[in-house]
Amino acid sequence: MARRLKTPPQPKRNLDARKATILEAVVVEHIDTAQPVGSSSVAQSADLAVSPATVRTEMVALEREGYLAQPHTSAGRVPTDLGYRYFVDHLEAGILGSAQQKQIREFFAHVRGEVEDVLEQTSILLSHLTNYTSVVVGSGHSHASVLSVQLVNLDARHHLLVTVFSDGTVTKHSVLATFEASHVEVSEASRQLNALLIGTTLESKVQVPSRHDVVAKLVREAVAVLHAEMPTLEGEQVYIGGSSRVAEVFEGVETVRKVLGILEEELLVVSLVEDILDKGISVAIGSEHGYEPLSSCAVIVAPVSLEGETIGAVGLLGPTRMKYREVMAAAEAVSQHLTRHFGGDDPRA
Amino acid sequence: MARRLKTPPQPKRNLDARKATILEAVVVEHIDTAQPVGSSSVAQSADLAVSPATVRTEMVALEREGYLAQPHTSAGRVPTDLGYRYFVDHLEAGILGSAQQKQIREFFAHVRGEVEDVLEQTSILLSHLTNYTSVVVGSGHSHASVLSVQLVNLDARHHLLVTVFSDGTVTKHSVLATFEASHVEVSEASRQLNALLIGTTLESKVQVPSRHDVVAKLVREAVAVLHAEMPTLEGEQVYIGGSSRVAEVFEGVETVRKVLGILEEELLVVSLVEDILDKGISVAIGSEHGYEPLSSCAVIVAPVSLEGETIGAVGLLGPTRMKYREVMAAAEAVSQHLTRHFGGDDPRA
DNA sequence: TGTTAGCACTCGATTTTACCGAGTGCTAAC
DNA sequence: GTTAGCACTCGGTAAAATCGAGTGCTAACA
Repeated sequence: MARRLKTPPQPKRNLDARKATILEAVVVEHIDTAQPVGSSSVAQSADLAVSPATVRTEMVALEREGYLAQPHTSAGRVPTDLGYRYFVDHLEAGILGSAQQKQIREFFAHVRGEVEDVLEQTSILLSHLTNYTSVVVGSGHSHASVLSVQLVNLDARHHLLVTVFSDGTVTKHSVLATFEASHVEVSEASRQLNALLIGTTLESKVQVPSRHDVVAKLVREAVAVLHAEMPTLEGEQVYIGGSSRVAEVFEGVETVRKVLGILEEELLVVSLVEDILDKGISVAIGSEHGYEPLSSCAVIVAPVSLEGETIGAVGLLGPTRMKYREVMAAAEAVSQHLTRHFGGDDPRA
Repeated sequence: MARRLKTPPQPKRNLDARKATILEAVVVEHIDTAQPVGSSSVAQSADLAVSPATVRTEMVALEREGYLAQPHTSAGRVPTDLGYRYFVDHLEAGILGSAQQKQIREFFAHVRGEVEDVLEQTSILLSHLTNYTSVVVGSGHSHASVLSVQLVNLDARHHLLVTVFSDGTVTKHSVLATFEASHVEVSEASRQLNALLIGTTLESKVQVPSRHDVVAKLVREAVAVLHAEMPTLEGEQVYIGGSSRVAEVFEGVETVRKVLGILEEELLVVSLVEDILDKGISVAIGSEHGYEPLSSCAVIVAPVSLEGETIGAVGLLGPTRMKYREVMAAAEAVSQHLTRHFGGDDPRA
C-alpha cells in the first residue's frame, strides 16, 4: 500500500554511520518483537548517545529514503524490504551456536544411505535447526553420463528401462510396445542399448539402428522414452522440511495458504531457488525474487557444489522478518557440510 | 471438555425415525454453516411437521445419548463424533457430481507414466476434487519377487545394486566394500546375484556363497544390503496432495500446525491409513483412529486392490465436519478407477 | 401422553464509548 | 546540529450497552 512508493527514492547504497546504526537497531528489534519500533527504544538500545528526538529526525530521513515505513501515523517504524536488504548486505557473517554446530556435525557423522535419503534428512535437519521451512534441491542428471542401462521385460509388451547414471541416480521408464517381444529379443535389445548409451549423456545424440526387426524397434523405442524426459526440469529432486513451520511463522491464514500452495508446486520451488542462485545472491527478500505470492517471505539459499559445479542447493523460507544472521549461518554451514559429504569421502552415496 | 462424557452413555445404535431425522438435519446444516444449529431451523428444514419445541425436547434426548453437544447454554447444538458416526453409518451411498465424474474419467484416460507418477498425480486430483488434503499410499514390495538385479560399479569400492521387482518398482542400494573389485569381478557378482535372487521375494531366505573370494564377498554384501530394508515400512510410497488445504479447512493456527506436523511424518501417515483399513472401516472420525493430534479430523480411506490383494489406498483428511457424502463418493470412485487402471490394461505401469 | 405456544432467561457476539499511552512532528531554545 | 518540551494522533484495550438467537420450563391443548 503506502509502503510501496512510486519513485523508489534513490536508494543510495550507503548510509552514514548513525543512520546505519539506527536502521540496524530497528531491524533487530522488529525481528525480535514483530512490533513497530519507536524512537526511544532505539535511542536506548543502540549505543549512540543521542536523544529520541534526534533518532526521530533520522528516522524521517530513513523513511524518505525507503528503508523504513510507518504502519500508521503515531506508530513506530517498520523496516521495508529495502531496509532488510541493507541490513543483510551489511551483516557480518554470523557464527553458529555451538549446540547447532554440534547437531550438524553429528548429523553428518551419522547419515547413511542414498543421496536422496541424505538430502531428505538434511531438509529435516535444516528446519529443526532454524525453525523455518527448508528446501533442499538436488540437480537433475542432465550432465551425468550413462553407466548402465537394462531393459527388463514385465510381460510380452511391457518392459522397464532402468538406467544408472554416473552421479549415482537411477531412473526407470516404462516401455510399452505395440508388438510382442521374446525374452531373448529383450535381452538382445538390452545388450545393444548398453553398447549404444553407455558414456553418453541425455543431451547426446545417439545413432539408433534403422532396421525393422523387433530388437531394433525396441531399442529405438527405449531411447526415445529415455530422451523424452530431457527438456523439463525432470530429475530435479526437491525435499521440503518442516512445512508445518509455515503455520507458526506467518500470521494470517491467507498468507499461510498461499505459501503452502507454492511449496506444493515442486517445479516452482526449484525454479525459485535456481533463479536466486543464478542472480548470484544468497538472500531474496520480499518481492526481490519476483514471485508475487511469496512477497512477504524471505528466501535464503546456499549452493552445494561438487568439483566446482553446482549440483544442488539448500534454502530456507521464512517471513521477511526472519533471523537472518542465524539462518544464513546455518544454511552456509549445512551447505558446506553437504558439499564435503558428497565431494569428500563418497561422491555418490 | 464437557463434550467428552465420562460414561459414553449407552449409544444405542438405533434411533427412532424422528430423532434420526433431527440428528441428520443438525449434521447437514452444521457441516454447511460451521455454526451451532438451533431447533427452529431444524424444524423448518427437516420435513417433519413438528414445532421447534418438540425438536428441542428431542435434542435434549440426543444430547443425553451423546450424539449432540452444546458449546454453551443458549447456543444451538453441534454434532459430537458419535453424531457424525451415526450420520455416516446411515448414509446412503452418495453419487458423484457429473462434472467430477468427468474430471476423473478424463484424468484416468490421460495419465501416463510410472506407477509413482500416477499415484502422485492421483493425490493432486483427489485434493482438487474434494478441496481437502489427500493421501495416496502405495504398498511396499515385500511380496513382490525380484525380476532382475544388477550391480554397477561407480568406482573400485562403491557399487550400486539396482533391483527390479515384479510389481514394477525399482530400488537402488549403495554397496560400500572395504576391498577393491575389478570390473570383471563386479559383473561376475552381478551375474551370480541374478541367479541367486531372481524369483525370490525380500522375505525369502537366500543361500549365499560362503567362499572368501572377492566375488563372493560382493555377493554377500549386496544381499545383506538388499535384505536390510525389509523390516520397516520402507518401500511404502506416500503422496500427499493439497496440504495447503489444511490451512483453509481448519480454523486455529494451532490445529493447522499440528495437522501439518503429522502430514510431515510419512511413516505415521502410512500407519494411520493402514490402521484404519485394518479395522475394516472407511471413515475414522475424531478420536476413533487414536491419533490424538488428529482428534479434530476425519479421515476417509478406500483401498486400492489388485487381484484381490490390497496394494494401496487413497485417503482424504478434513475436519470432522467434512462433506462426507461427496468425499466418500470421490474416494470410492477414484479408488475404483485406480484399481481398474492398475489391474486392467497395464498391471505395472 | 405427546405436542405446542408462550415466556422468561442466558449468554456469546457485536457495537459503542471512553480512555490510555506510545509515539509522532514541530518548534524554540541550547 | 541537538534536544527538551509539547500538542496531537490514533491504534489497542477495556468497560458498558445492546442485541438476538436459542434455550428450558410450564401450562394448556388434542
